[in-house]
Amino acid sequence: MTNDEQDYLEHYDKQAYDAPIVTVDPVLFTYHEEQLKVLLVQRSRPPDQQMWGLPGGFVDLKNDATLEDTALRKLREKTGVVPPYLEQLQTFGNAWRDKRSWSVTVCYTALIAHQECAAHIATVADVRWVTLPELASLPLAFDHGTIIQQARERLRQKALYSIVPAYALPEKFTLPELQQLHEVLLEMPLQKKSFRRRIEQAELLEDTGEKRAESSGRPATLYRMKAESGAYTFLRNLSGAGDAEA
Amino acid sequence: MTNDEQDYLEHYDKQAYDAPIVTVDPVLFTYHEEQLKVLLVQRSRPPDQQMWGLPGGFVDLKNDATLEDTALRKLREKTGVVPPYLEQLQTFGNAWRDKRSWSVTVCYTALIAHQECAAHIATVADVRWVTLPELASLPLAFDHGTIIQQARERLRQKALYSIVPAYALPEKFTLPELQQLHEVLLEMPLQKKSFRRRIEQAELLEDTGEKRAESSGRPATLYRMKAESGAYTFLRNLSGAGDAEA
DNA sequence: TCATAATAATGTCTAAACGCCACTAAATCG
DNA sequence: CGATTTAGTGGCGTTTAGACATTATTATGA
Repeated sequence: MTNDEQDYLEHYDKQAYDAPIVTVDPVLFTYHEEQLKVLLVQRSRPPDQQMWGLPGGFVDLKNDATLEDTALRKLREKTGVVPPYLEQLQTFGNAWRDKRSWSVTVCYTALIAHQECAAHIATVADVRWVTLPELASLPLAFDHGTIIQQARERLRQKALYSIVPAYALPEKFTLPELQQLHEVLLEMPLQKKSFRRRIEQAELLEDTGEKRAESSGRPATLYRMKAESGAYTFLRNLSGAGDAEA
Repeated sequence: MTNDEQDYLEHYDKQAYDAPIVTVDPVLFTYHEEQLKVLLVQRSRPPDQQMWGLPGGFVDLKNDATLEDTALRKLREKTGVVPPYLEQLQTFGNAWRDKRSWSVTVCYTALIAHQECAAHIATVADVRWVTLPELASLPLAFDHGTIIQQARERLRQKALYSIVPAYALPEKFTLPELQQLHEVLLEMPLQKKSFRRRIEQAELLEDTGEKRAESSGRPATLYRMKAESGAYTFLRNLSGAGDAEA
């Protein structure tokens, strides 16, 4: 097809334009038992039947208004709830990643507290939390291994300069808990004082006034995210992103 | 449609799955006459005929192996050359951004030296460099105004901690030139010493041994990017689906 | 020819940020 | 009640970044 023909089809004849298939694949992380875990689904149908993949799927043109809607819908289907953090990761698209066709997948990183969806996940056999070392020994569908690695790396970067990983914890959490999570993400120990200084300067957490008692030792202060930095701030921003004519 | 039906179609009946249209839109920046400029194309066909838009287009399933191929092909069509820097920006997709259909566009940020494509662009009437203030008074197609703003903001962030903007300069450039570009991007003056310290520590530039004489004053040393940080390092990464730069 | 202007590049002082370790605080356990 | 355990703070030395003065190298022109 020449460029001129292509141009023509682009604008006048959508049916004749052979489009790639489009999916949305969220990478949902949580933190549980001192480990980072990712949500995988065992595929019930080809391609890559029986293999494990991300809890994604096709955009539903009727019911999804945005790509984020697709991501949240798919996550709700698999976990029963909607995560407090969702951010676009990267889009992967090429001729070979899906046997069926040229394929594009818009990927998201999502975070949730383990307890939030533990009950729902326990009821289904084909959805499970997988630790990252386990990934190597699981058969992974498509290029989902690469996608998970990218998401993992991006989350690691965020652990360096933000407190985004806190969305993988329950609503109320302690600073030692958060620091431990960051240490798992960064794969190195952090200085308690430096970590707390950084959190304090960010001014994104508020003291709940409550304390959490461990089995022994001084109880730790419970914090929560401040409202401005809280859940779905990002969606309010994104909903304005579609305004066409200025 | 129920989820099971949708699942079925996802895997067995691609024809029946009503897919969004998929485009790739590169935002190509350059630096010329002390201003940041973006490449726009006047649309010759509906929708948004006559309005100005990004130099993007549909994925060509036959000839493009990857999304980057589509981006580079479109840029080559409009500028005659291929830019030394290309990085995925973000994907925009929703039901209303294109009148024709639910639409997904995978956007890229690209940088090039002005001189590289000045000759080619001078030969065509429907392609031009636009300064950012001019954007407000131009009729922009789709949500391309929003996309350009996002790209501009991302480039601003990169000016803070990287020397990626240098790809908007000629192969050989001086540090005062690069600093001036960063000052335009950040919209604030920078300390000469601090700027140079940062560049030096990054160890991404090499001295060409040459000097550039201005009309008067001490001539400045000409630098170029080192090979490792040079053109198309990112493409080698991307073929394995990688992230550019740390 | 030689001071002057202009631009590039470096030296250096200061303040803020960060790593590090020791110390204090508040709880449980025996 | 003293030992242990975990949370949180004090304080010091090093590193990093900003601010600005100083030196370096060229063209210009009386």
